[in-house]
Amino acid sequence: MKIYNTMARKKQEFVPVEQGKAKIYACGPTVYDFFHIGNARPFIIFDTLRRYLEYIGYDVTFVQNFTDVDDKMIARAQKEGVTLAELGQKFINEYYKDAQGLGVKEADYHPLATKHIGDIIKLVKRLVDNGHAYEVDGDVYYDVSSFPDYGKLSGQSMEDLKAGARIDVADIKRNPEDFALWKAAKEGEDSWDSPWGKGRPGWHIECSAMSMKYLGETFDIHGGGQDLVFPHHENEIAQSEGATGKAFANYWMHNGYINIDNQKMSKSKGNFFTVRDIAKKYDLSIVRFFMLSSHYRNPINFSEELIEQADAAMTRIKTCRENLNFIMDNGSDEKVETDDMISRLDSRFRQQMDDDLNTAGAIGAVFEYIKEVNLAFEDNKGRNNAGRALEALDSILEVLGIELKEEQSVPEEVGRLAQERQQAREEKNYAKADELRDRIEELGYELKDTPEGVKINKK
RNA sequence: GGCGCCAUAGCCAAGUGGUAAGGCAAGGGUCUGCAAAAUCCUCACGCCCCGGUUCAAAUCCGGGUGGCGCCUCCA
Repeated sequence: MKIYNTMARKKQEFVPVEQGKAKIYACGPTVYDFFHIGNARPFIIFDTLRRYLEYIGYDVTFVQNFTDVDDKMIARAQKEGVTLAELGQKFINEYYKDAQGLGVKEADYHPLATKHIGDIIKLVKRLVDNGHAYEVDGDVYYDVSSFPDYGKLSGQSMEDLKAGARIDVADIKRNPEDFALWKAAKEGEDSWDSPWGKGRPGWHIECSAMSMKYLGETFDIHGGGQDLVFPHHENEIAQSEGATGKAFANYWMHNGYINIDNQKMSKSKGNFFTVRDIAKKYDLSIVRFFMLSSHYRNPINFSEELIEQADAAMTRIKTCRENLNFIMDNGSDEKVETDDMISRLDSRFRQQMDDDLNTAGAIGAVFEYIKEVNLAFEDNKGRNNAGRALEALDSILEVLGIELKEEQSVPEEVGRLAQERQQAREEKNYAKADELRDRIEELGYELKDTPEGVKINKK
């Protein structure tokens, strides 16, 4: 498999540290609020990466953290009048609800920063001891000038960063670019004991500490949104490699943004949709399908119209499955040769996914397969082969994490009216049948007379 | 100012040297009491513009134009 490595700025063949194993760390959410669909993208992408690596035979260890202590958490907890722990627990639970809807499986580890204070302190101490960090009045800063490779991920030299001049220069740090590893406690904030007094970890250090704890000092893939390249991931590299002297992550993967009207969606801009809100109107599996419909590194514009398009596209997959299911029970015995179709699906799918997780191309391969299936099983033939064809489709959908929800049950009254209509049709009393259909539509349901029988859908 | 990304049909979107995947929409056929659904077929002589390299370019190089991002919390 080839992966676009931000560090190398090109696609590279994936060679794991340990043969047959893939160790992945993805930056997770700060649990101070419901997450928005911009946040959802990396969750879906790295979940898909994990599923695919498993599909092609890797033993995957996947870690995604929860940031449960930082300025935003503290501010929100104070505003809500709850403890930091209560706020964190609440939104961790909400994360799992939304993630489940999006088909995002639980990681092998979901470490919390506040449960790893000891590991964090140990790492900070290591950096202080070897000269990469220094303490000032209970704060500990990373001395960026001590790490010559600083800037290698984002492709910026120290001079460039200085020229940026958007950093507060007038403070106690040695270099304006130095960042906090440990922050001295302020009055009323949650804090932990440390060699530098009471305080709390900086944002970047938790990811270094927790990724290395669960995956080792050098692991395979580190992922996150493009906006984390600088400074978050740059700082993680400085911290981790500064401490260990070894390479940190071998492959850096960064997903593109979700845009609204071509503008980046973000909480600070206020132009965001939470996953929770979208779930009120659409099945979240549509959101996943929509995201996987374009390459993970490209920006996606989000709109309801595009979600509707994705929904319509999914219907095609759903119908194909329903048709195959029908044929399994009711089809004719005429044989349909499926081996070639299935192996074409698998090889096309792998070809696309092996090319830097090209899920858009992979979905194209699924639709090509569906067309072949529709033609091969024409006129409901192939009862004994439909099961295999369906199984092959489902195994690919499983790797993509696309779940096709069964139709929900309809109210009793609607079902009764539909039955009455069916009887009227059999008696060729079409006027009555149409009248009953109208009444059903007034109740918000629509009827389809398919060869497989009458289908009732919510409008 | 520094670093970087993007531009493919009405909409979405693959494709990084060999003659434009796929989906939605649209048009036509089949099926159906009708309708809807389903299904099949059709649908870019051209990939923002101008130069260049090459037997061959959407794909490589140079120059434009337009859009976006990072350099500050952010997925």
